Amino acid sequence: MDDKLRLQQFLPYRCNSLAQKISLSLSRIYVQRFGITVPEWRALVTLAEYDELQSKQIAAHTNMDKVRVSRAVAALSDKGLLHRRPCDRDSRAAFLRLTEEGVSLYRRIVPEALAWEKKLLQPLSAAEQQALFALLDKLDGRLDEMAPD
Amino acid sequence: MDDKLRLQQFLPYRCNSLAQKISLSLSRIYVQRFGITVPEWRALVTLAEYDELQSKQIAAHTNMDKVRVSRAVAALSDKGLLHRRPCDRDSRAAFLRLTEEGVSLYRRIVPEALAWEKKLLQPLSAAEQQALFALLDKLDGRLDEMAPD
DNA sequence: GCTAGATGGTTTCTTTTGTAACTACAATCG
DNA sequence: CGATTGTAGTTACAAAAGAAACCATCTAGC
Repeated sequence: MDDKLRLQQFLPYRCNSLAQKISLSLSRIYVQRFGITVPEWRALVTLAEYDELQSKQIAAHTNMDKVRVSRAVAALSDKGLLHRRPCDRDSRAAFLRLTEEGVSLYRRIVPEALAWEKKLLQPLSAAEQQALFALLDKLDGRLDEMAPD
Repeated sequence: MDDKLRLQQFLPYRCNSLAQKISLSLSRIYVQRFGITVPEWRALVTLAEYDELQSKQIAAHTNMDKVRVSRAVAALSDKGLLHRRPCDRDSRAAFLRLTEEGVSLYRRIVPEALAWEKKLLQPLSAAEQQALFALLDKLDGRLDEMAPD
């Protein structure tokens, strides 16, 4: 009986599709108006949150692989948005920190990003919003459980 | 107040991240075991559902642009999984339909895909599952409303 | 200390994706 | 009709992403 699959009801498709729409819509803010890519945006936000991190930690926090992080960090550095401080204990690694300009850019983008998110979530009640995040969390956790399979 | 953004609580990031995890996990089924890409999978499923369509319609149903569809269709055709029937009224277009082999592949993949989805949704109650889909729908609709902005 | 293996990070190469231009045809309007 | 405009689908080019190899350094065991 389960032999037919309706794409519109299929969670992987729905999720992917939604994520892509969101990404496209939001990216108009930081890509077009602030000239920054998605990986760069993630690194920026993470550094703003944690102050000083190594690439490795950014990767852990942002769900990006080290190559992506490496490129994003290089780009941010080229733009003068972050600063590398060599690590004494391990000369391969470096501590990364936003520059004044990086912080300033962050301060300009964040309100717009949050306003955009708010607008998107507008039609949902507070309870629905909570439920949404709870469900995303559950699925996320479930995927980690299923990971090896 | 709103001047700090926590990536983990930011819907675009959460959504993207979840979608990617789902995609990666599920793709092991149709990519590795059945040698088919995601766009091909979507076209396959859509053709199975609607029997006979033009590329344009596949694009509309799958949220893919025409280039992606074109490539997916070409690939499926090369693999002998679909058949093109020229359209009389419009010689630019063609009606696409799965071949026997296409249908057979579909029949082999679908149960696995559905089983995988079921396993993913396992920890959610029926009510939660419904709520999840309803929320995704709402957001989807909201994005379309916001589209021009 | 010295070697073997692990780790942080970058580079290189390949595949995938998106954008823009293009071809061929169809439809509309004078 | 004939010219303009729109549309289905492909191709060609450029940007992005992933995989694997790579370099430099660190750690652990001998």
